[in-house]
Amino acid sequence: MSFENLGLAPFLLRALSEQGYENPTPIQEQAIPLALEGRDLLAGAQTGTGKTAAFGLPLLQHLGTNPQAVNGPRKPRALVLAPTRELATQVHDSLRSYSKYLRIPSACIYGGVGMGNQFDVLRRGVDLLVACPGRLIDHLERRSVDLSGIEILVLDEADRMLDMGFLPSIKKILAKLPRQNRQTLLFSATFEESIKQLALEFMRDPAQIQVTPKNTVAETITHRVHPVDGARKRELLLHLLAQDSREQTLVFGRTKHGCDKLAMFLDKAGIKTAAIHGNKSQGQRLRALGDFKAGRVTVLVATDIAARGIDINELPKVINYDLPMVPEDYVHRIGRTGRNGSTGQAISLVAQDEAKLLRQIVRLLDKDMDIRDVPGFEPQTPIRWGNSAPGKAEVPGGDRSPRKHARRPHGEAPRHAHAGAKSGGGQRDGAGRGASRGAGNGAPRGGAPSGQRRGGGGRGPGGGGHRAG
DNA sequence: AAAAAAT
Repeated sequence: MSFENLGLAPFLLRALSEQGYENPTPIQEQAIPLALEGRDLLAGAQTGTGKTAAFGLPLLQHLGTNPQAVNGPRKPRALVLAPTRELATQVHDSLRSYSKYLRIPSACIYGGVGMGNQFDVLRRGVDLLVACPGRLIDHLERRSVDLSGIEILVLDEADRMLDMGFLPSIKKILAKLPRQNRQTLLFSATFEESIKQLALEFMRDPAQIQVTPKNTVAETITHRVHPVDGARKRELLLHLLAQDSREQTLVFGRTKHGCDKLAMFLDKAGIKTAAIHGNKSQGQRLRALGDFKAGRVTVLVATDIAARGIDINELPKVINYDLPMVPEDYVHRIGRTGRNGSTGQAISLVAQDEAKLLRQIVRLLDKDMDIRDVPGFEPQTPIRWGNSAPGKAEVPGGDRSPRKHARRPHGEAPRHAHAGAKSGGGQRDGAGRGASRGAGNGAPRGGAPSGQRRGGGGRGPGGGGHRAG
């Protein structure tokens, strides 16, 4: 299959081949013909599989081949919304490069920068607008932009755009768009069912495309978990980074302040580090990402601002210093590595208070995780992976007994956790209660040398029926 | 309960 077969126009094919794109990815193969027909799309595909081109190429072809419907001042005809400024910039850049042989005036609209330029560009008129919601609404209220001529709407990272934080803004923008004759394209790597239902309300008979089983991640990414005491995470991170000090690593933290502190610590320890989060100025954000992409710093410490969409060439490793608050964000974070078929490594430092999060992640991924202590950094009290604190009622007999195990031996063989309980599979409650309840909670929490406990013992988080209630 | 997105 080649791009020619998908019905793309010569002016796009030429730009693609010049940029080295030869064969469409599965999501592109499926989405492009449907989008060219004018269908609405609800499209899910793994991170790093070319979603931008999947919506961008049909969008540009539409703009390039259909004459503008209205006379008078030029109004934007296509609108792409993205959840962060960096992603909006990246998408805009990509679309510019695909449309090299077209004359499509465009603008990228987001906050944190002056409005003057944006006023000018909008007044001169654009066909294509890539934007973050906040600043776009600002322009709407100032009447410096008119969205009544939008023919195509794209929500990139659609599930994020429709979550509680963004939804009010999206609704405001939707209210300014024409309802008739509008094509709506939604793309994301993760789609929760409730989000899907919400999306259906402002789409018309969308084709639903799911290229790979939903919420899965690239097979080329390996997942490793290091149990550790929260208080020793910094040291452990430093230890891990020092092992291969030239390797580009994206480190995710939970809070802006935490990321700042961590970046300072690493920098003082001699690791070239930058931090990026929403409290930094747009200039600082730009520089941090630029320095990291260019290799001027080896470590970028980021909040979830960098979790989605950001494309960093050949990034070999992502470390979750803190686990994300929602399991879907794990998928997006580690999707910064292993892009386009390359290999990647995802490492998560997990303290006791994150055990539950890890279990949710394993369940979502339905994937093996290599859980192993780092010699010298074993948690003082082995992690209890069970689904409740000791003494909670819903785990009869499971977790409430006091930990009587000694610490794990150093350098033991890795255990493997697997989400056996994902969807009606074998290890749900009833069946799992007996044997695997004990195993699921028992083994990873650690006491036993796990070499001997492979079978049931190796299940770890998510294994063995943690579906109480 | 955190982050993002307008100022």
